[in-house]
Amino acid sequence: MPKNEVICDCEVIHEDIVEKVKKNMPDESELYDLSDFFKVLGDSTRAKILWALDESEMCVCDLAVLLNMTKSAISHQLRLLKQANLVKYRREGKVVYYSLSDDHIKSIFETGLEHIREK
Amino acid sequence: MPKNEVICDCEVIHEDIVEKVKKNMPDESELYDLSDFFKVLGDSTRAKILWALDESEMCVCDLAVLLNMTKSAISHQLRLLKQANLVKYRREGKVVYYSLSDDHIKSIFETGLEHIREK
DNA sequence: TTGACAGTTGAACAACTATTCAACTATAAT
DNA sequence: ATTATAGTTGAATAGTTGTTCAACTGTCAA
Repeated sequence: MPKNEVICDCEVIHEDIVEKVKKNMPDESELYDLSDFFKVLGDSTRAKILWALDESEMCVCDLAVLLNMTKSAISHQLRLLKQANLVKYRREGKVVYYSLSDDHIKSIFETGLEHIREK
Repeated sequence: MPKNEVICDCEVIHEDIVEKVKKNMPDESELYDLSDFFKVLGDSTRAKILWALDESEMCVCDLAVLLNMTKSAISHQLRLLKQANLVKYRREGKVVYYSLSDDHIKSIFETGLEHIREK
């Protein structure tokens, strides 16, 4: 097994620990997906939308009025939330109603709030 | 109570829902902090660092070798994690050891993984 | 005190992202 | 058909962010 080229200017200090940690780490791709998921939650507009939809199904205009933003801005963010499978929608005439498609979100929010309230 | 200037080009569709949701929403500032917290988790380098530190205390060189990145890049990310109160450190001679300062992280990661594994 | 290595820091750059704007589609009502 | 409103979309812009690079500090050993 040839050593990969190492780009860091380090002597390895604790090879045993590095090896042990490396073994127990999740797949590269899974960690990538995970951080992508948190990236979606990491914007206050999207966080507000998700919080609102957890309370009630809402249409784009409702959300725009609630957050005092344009329909366009809301719609762009809803598209990202849709891509991340966090919201679903149904059409009723001219109106499109959005709602949460996942019930993990609230519990993730709660745990997050615990953290930021702690300190 | 004068109506605030509304920047969206909407008729309100469901005023009752908007009002109800508005009442139950957390403070603007709290939601901002919350999304800032998720923003920190929303980068794969930081997610890897946190995951590694959950396994074991590690020094900067260890992390650099593990993730095949420069000490500088790691150090920059550790600074952000420090600012977010997610990691703490202790110095021992020339070596700085980092470890998790919060035990919510693992459970947030687990819940996040549930979500991305679901679909 | 000099050299070596661990780690930090600030500036710079490239890549990314949230919002705006204008133009568009879809549906309903007259 | 025409008009009006809900919503979507692509391009553009301004702001943000991750990594690199080079210079720096801190600690130890000779």
